[in-house]
Amino acid sequence: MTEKNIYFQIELTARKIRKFGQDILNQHGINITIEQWLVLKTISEHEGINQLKIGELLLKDKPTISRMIRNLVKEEYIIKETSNHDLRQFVISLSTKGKDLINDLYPIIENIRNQGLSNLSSEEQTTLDTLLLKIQDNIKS
Amino acid sequence: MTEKNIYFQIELTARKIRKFGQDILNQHGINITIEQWLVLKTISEHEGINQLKIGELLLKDKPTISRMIRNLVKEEYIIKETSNHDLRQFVISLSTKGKDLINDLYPIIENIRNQGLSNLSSEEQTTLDTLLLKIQDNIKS
DNA sequence: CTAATTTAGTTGTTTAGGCAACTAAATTAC
DNA sequence: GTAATTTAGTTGCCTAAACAACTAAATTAG
Repeated sequence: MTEKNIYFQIELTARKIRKFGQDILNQHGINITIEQWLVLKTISEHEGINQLKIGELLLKDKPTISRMIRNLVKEEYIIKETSNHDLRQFVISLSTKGKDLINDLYPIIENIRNQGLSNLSSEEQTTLDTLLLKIQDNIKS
Repeated sequence: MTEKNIYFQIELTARKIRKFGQDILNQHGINITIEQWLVLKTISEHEGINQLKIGELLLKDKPTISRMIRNLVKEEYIIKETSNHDLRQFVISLSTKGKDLINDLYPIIENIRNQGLSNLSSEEQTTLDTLLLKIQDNIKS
């Protein structure tokens, strides 16, 4: 049966979380995707980061990051400069437009996102985390 | 911080589950995606189902199902016939090729998928499910 | 019975993910 | 110091998700 098993429930929750985050952005008239938001947030927390590192932090592969960076540069949220000490790498940083976006929205979004956890005690949050890690551990290649 | 918060952990687990399922398919030399597998499974459990219903069961929207069905028809896993009593609908069913695939793989895949839950007691599984539902409830629009 | 609305499905556009093949720079091996 | 390997990033191809706009059939409202 396509019963709502655990896997399906996890997948479903993840999808609803994404939609929840996207809705927050849309409600504020911000024309970026939730994934772009996460990339911008990561850059703001690691100014001068390179693409590979962003991918590691967000678990996205090189092509995905490459294209997302390209779009974010095109929309002028970030700046991409070649590294001085390694010509293969790029130094990624926020533009003024990007910084403004982060400063305006970071507190709002994080607050609202945390509302989604408001009826979970910190013990429950720990339990959830532990159980998810157990599954991850179980299915790792 | 891009710390591994609960949301991120759920997202990450979901991604690993998908990859886990896809790997099982690949290891068996089956040239379909995990999402296609889920669609085929749903059809096998609801012979003659229409597209909208598949979408409801798998939480995919109409365009997504429409294109997936098109691909699965092209690859001859399923048959798409217009309904007798409602000309807007299509009756979707498995072809012989599709049935063979299901019969061969269903037990294998479901068993392996369940291995991923093997170190979770049924109580833990219930807890996990409950916590996920709590979050879903919290963030629903 | 006709008009308005709802329902089932398709098409177009954009973003993102997965995978392979590739370029070019940096590192290591000998 | 050159050859082989690794690393950082890009491009191509295909699948899938989200959203809007659309067609055509079915239902409902008057």
